[in-house]
Amino acid sequence: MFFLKELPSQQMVGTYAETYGADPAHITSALLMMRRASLLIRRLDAYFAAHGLSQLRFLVLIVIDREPDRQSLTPNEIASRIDVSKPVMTRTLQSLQQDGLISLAASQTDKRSKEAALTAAGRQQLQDALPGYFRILSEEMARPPAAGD
Amino acid sequence: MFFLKELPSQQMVGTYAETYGADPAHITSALLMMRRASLLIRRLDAYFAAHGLSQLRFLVLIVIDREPDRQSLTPNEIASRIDVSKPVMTRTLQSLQQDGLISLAASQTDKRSKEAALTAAGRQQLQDALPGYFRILSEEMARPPAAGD
DNA sequence: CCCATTTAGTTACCATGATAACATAAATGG
DNA sequence: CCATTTATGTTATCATGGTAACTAAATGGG
Repeated sequence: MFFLKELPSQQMVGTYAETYGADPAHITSALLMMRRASLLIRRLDAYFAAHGLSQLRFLVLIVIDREPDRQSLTPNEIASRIDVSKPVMTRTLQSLQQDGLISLAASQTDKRSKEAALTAAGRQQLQDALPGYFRILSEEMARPPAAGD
Repeated sequence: MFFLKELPSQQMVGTYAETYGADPAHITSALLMMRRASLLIRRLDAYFAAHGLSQLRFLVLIVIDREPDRQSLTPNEIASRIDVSKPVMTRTLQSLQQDGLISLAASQTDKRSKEAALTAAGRQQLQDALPGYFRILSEEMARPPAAGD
């Protein structure tokens, strides 16, 4: 997350950039992008929390759901589609299972592995969360690049 | 942070968006922005870690340093310039003090409050970190919007 | 002036990201 | 074919974000 409420002034960026041979316009747009993305992610986090989810829990559900021709994925396959560490994936899948949103079954073919599938409740939760998710993304990008907020 | 390695296909976004009455172009650009910002923030975090800092520790140093006409700020003033909760500010200032990058003195005028000022080491650390910080921002924005990376 | 409210900072606890080190199973190759 | 290497998932621990509830000091209306 990027937190600075007021971005450095053009003047300050210009001074620094000149000193260090960087492009002030690039720096300003990078800072703007980070601030805008941070605010959007924060808004999404609040939205997901209100739905008993989180960014990562939501993405796990999506990734299982959108897999063509298969009803389940292994933790490793899910982790390879989402850029997250293995222990975080373990923990997240366990919590999704506890909440009844996915099932975790031992793999038939590889005794080390598991198969994660959406439950009816998980599929429902995903359907419930999707409209608001897309609405928030769409709304945020429709707004002007944002000054102070 | 936003983690999906492969963004939803244009087709999938289009289907969802149509269903929910959102603008597919906005959704795609929001997802791209979040992914790009997340990668940039991750790169910055690694850079700061290598300098014994973090995003937040760095921002605290900057905010104190760039304050005109004053050598110190109260924790509350710093928190008001950086969008972070009070307990996190408390913890961060204590760790910066332990590492000798700032000094924390009791306020003369308000016995509840403190005054945080940069030490020579803190000012030096900031100067050391700034060039690479601006270089990373500049480089990242010079690259094309990124496909898979 | 004094009690109620507000404000500053802290403590305790939780959420969610990371790495390192491990057990177990699968794969490989001499 | 068995020994070594590789792969999967887990545990333990840390980092760094949050909220709720607390203490102590400042403020302010009756």
